[in-house]
Amino acid sequence: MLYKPTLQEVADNLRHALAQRKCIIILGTCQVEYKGRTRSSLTSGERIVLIKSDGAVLVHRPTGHEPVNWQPSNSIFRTYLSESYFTLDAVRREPPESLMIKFTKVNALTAAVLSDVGEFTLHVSESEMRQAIIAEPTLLLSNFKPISFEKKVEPGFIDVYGVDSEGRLVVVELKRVRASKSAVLQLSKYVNYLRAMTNGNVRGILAAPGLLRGAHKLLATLGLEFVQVDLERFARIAASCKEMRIVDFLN
Amino acid sequence: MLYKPTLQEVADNLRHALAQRKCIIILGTCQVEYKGRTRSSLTSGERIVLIKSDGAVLVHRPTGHEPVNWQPSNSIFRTYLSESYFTLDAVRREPPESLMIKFTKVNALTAAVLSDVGEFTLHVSESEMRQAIIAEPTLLLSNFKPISFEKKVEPGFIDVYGVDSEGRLVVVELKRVRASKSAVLQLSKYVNYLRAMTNGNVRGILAAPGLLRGAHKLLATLGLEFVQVDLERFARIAASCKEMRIVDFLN
DNA sequence: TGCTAAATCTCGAAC
DNA sequence: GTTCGAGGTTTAGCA
Repeated sequence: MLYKPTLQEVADNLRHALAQRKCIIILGTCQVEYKGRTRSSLTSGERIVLIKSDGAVLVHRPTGHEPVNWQPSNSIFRTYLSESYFTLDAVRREPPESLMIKFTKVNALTAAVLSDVGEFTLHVSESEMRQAIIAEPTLLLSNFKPISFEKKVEPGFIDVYGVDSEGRLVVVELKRVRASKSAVLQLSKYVNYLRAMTNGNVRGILAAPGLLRGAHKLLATLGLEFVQVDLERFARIAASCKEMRIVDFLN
Repeated sequence: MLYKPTLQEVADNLRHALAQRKCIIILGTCQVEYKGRTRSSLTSGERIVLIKSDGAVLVHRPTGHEPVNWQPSNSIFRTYLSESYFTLDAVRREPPESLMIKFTKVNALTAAVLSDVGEFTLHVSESEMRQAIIAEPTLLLSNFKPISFEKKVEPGFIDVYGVDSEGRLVVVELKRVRASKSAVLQLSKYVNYLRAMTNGNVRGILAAPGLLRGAHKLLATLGLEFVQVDLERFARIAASCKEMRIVDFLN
């Protein structure tokens, strides 16, 4: 941890830290040039630069949630020290792109090896929703019989496809978050396609934890249905699926 | 800048820094829970937490370019100190979501006001490509006459639409990066749509700095054309457009 | 405010 | 390696 180091000290310490694949945090004044998939330039200002142990680089301005410039993991570094600049060049081969950060002043430089073996879990994914429906089709409709999942048809992939208690075809669009009008239109495409293919009655069901503004009306207009899903329940059932290795059954 | 502060020191300094809307960097051991659009949990590990002056929060693990958890700008903070935890809760109202970070140990805490008035420019955007074509239609074809831009038709928006030297309709799909097969298919949709509407000959042109694998063959199969664009030249012409305020003409 | 399309999207899985 | 779809996508531009 260095406070207001000289550029020479920055060069020495940063090169050493990069060689050791440490995580590095630099708070300083820099300008940035990116060339590759497109091009960008950022004139001088104070920023936070993060270099991770896998070679990812992030340049953050004082506001905004996204980095203004970055380079993905596995970048290769080159450094240059001149009278008034310390330059870090992070290069990627495929696609060919380079991120050059020129520091004129560094307020703080921190380098550390982080130990992080924590486990990250996202509680309900769309595939977990499908798993839950496979395990318990009545989550959607009583007497629902699924036929296939992720079925490819001309307009795209139908999330779930089956028949109801009266033998009518059912097309289901799953959303793990509140569904927008675009989800309704997507469902509508599949339903129209299957109606044309089969010349028969086809039910379209949008299954989601809720609807966004306008989606309800659009569903009604298009003669489609909404089934509200309980994410907690889906999560519990999906979890028990994993225990029972129903995933294996899918392969 | 504090090195290995106690949780009490973290609480005092962080609360003060938050009140002053400083940028804050915390290197420490924490666990994270997110609840909102979905839910996630991250068990204990060493991470870098960034809190920006606009209330954005980022939790970064030692690898990977993306934050494992985050909260966008304008989050509201609450802090709690207990015997063994310092907890930061970043809450957003719409959509309702909360990010709870529980620190058990802090290795370093840095807080600073960053001065960043630098200007960021991305050198060629898709709208700049359109502007360049308005100014210089021959960039695409000799004697090309544009009719409209961003024209809404049933399958979507046509980037550029006009007639060639022989009066044939021309549909143009612009890509500022190398075009994939999906770009070809998008163009194909527009061309088919216009062919059906007009019962006439319609040319489809994909204008991009290059093609990704498979796109060339697909273009040939579908009877579409490729025009390679020189991004440098587009950038220069778009820049001169801005000077001439051709933007005003578009409104 | 709400919707649509682009993004240096990123990331993961299937092919 | 490529392609395709999801994402707590985010973000910017308009109606």
